[in-house]
Amino acid sequence: METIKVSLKDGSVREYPVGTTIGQVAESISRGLASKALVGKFNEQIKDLSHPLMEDGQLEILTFDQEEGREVYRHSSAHILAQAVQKLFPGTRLGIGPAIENGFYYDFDCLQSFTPQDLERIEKEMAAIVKADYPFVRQEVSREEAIRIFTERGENYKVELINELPEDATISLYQQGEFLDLCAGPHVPSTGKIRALKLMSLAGAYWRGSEKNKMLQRIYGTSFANKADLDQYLFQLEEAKRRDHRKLGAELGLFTILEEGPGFPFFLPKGMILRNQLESYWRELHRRWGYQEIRTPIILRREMWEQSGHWDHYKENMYFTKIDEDDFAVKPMNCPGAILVYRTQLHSYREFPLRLAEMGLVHRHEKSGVLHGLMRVRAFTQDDAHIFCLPSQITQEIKGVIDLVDEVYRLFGFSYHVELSTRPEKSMGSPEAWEQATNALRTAMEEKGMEYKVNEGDGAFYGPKIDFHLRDSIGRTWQCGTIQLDFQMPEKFDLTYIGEDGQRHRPVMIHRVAFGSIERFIGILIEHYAGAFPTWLAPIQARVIPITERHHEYARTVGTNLAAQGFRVDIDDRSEKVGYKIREGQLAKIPYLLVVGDKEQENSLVAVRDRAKGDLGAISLTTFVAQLQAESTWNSRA
RNA sequence: GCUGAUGUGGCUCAGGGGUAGAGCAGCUCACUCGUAAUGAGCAGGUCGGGGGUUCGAAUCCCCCCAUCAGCUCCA
Repeated sequence: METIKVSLKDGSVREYPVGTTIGQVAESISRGLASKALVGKFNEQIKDLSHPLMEDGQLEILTFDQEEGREVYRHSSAHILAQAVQKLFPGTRLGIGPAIENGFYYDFDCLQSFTPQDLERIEKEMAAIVKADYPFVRQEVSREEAIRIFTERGENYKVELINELPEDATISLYQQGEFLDLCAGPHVPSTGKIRALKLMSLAGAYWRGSEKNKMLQRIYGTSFANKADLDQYLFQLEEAKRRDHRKLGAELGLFTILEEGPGFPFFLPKGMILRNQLESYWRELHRRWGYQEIRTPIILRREMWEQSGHWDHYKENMYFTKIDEDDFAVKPMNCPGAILVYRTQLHSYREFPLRLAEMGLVHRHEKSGVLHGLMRVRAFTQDDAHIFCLPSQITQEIKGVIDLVDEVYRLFGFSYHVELSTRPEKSMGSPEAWEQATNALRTAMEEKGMEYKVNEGDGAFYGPKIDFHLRDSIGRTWQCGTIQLDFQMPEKFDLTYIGEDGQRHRPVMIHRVAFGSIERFIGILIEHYAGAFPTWLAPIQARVIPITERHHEYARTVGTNLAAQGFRVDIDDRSEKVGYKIREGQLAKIPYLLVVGDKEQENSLVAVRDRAKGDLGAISLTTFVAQLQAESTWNSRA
């Protein structure tokens, strides 16, 4: 009998008869592996366990522990979902049903709209399908055959997909029980492999993601290798909900968004303290990195927006107003203002790089459905800066901005990744200029040895950009910092500087933000810290809690003393029990609660309760002050 | 903007054609207390807005508005 050599992940090589399936190989390795096996990766291609091996090669058996295994597992879960839906709602047509980061979804075109109760019914039906343990059977068919099958079944979306498959594509179908789907595969061997399933939510989704197409109903679900992992995942979702900045923002009195101003947040006193602390840090940072601060108007003449190109490229996102008989626009970006500042003087190359920073309040018209707490608003403050420099200084300046942004994210303990966005369809300027600008950004990143992802066509209309996406403590990513290189605006506004040769030349302009939007950044910080801000940011740093009325005077002495040294402190002198005040202080996430009673009063002590560590016992007020002092500045990274 | 859901005191929620309810928070009083909720009393709502049906609408119908979950888009 002919044999083939299969090398396994551990480096061993085994011989098998030609035609041995991946599943049989798994079987021969170990019982345990065979039962966990979902699919195999043979010579870099992921295949069903039933796939027969016909040649020598490298094989890895994939289980739920590998990302690729998980994907297959959840993709199979999506098929089970589709089977259940078609059984309960005959005539429902299928869209697509892929695995996604934490689960899967399937899009359906169904006359009636699904309700949450339907989800429960579907879930039950899915359990029955799992119990029936239908095998996933693969078959390959010709294009004509595939079209005939799906046309017969009225699956117009599938027919559309088939028609768009490349000429040489293998068209495969997968069947489990009575359910048949167009699918490249692979799949787990049978429906019984899926151990823990849950349908999560219901949403509308356009066919193929385009607003122009029909909206289908999307059912999201997730599946795990066992019930415990599923429960753990559901717990994590609860945790994310607990950290929701909209909820915490209200509870902690940081900000509010009212019906009277959709997308226009109100900052409350405690939120303003946080915000002002961030701004102080920002000012110190920018002073240190050689920036000068400016502030430009919120409303400027229409003509200027025409000149900047915003009128042509950004009008649908802008707000307009009239002053007397003239048209004005509310700024959606700060760059034109910075340019006007630049033009108020004649500039020499000796001043370069000229770094003008601005906490600029911009307004953008966002579609109603996209608003989301502080994360997506219609008015926000960009921690903007515009750097005017010589072409020869570009790389150096961009590297400087990269370092500055890195410093900011490190302070808060964020990890991040960067993406490079290139020329969009709707853009200004010549392809050569774009090429040059894009290369400048590439060079800076490469010289810094940074890894980056490229987003073709995702740049701003005036130039390519580097985006910083930071990862918060629960794993969500947010776009915050961006660096954009711009050869267009200096051209449009005819910006010049006097060079070494005494002639006028065109400067290069770099736009950049580090926080991105202060509002969004605050939202991210709230979720990142779950509202328990480090001492330097905390709206109230310490609260004095007198035990009875006879300790009020000493409590006031302590409070006044701390306040006089610049700390944010208050006193809870209500006639409540200590336990009650402690509870409220903990819920307000105040870093330190200072309980004062007879003992403390007699010896100038405070009994410190740390937000996280609990009761630390009594220490002298001076010792406490030293500790608080150390944590009250951003340098401490507390 | 699109699809679906939701909207009842500051907050969390019950009620579902016949005089608006609870808990927490608030206020007052008593208690003066040692590390996550002391007790009693009081006050607080044109039930998101506007139309309609009805003898009567928080409740049924229509139109708006806002919020939530997605889609699309973005800092």
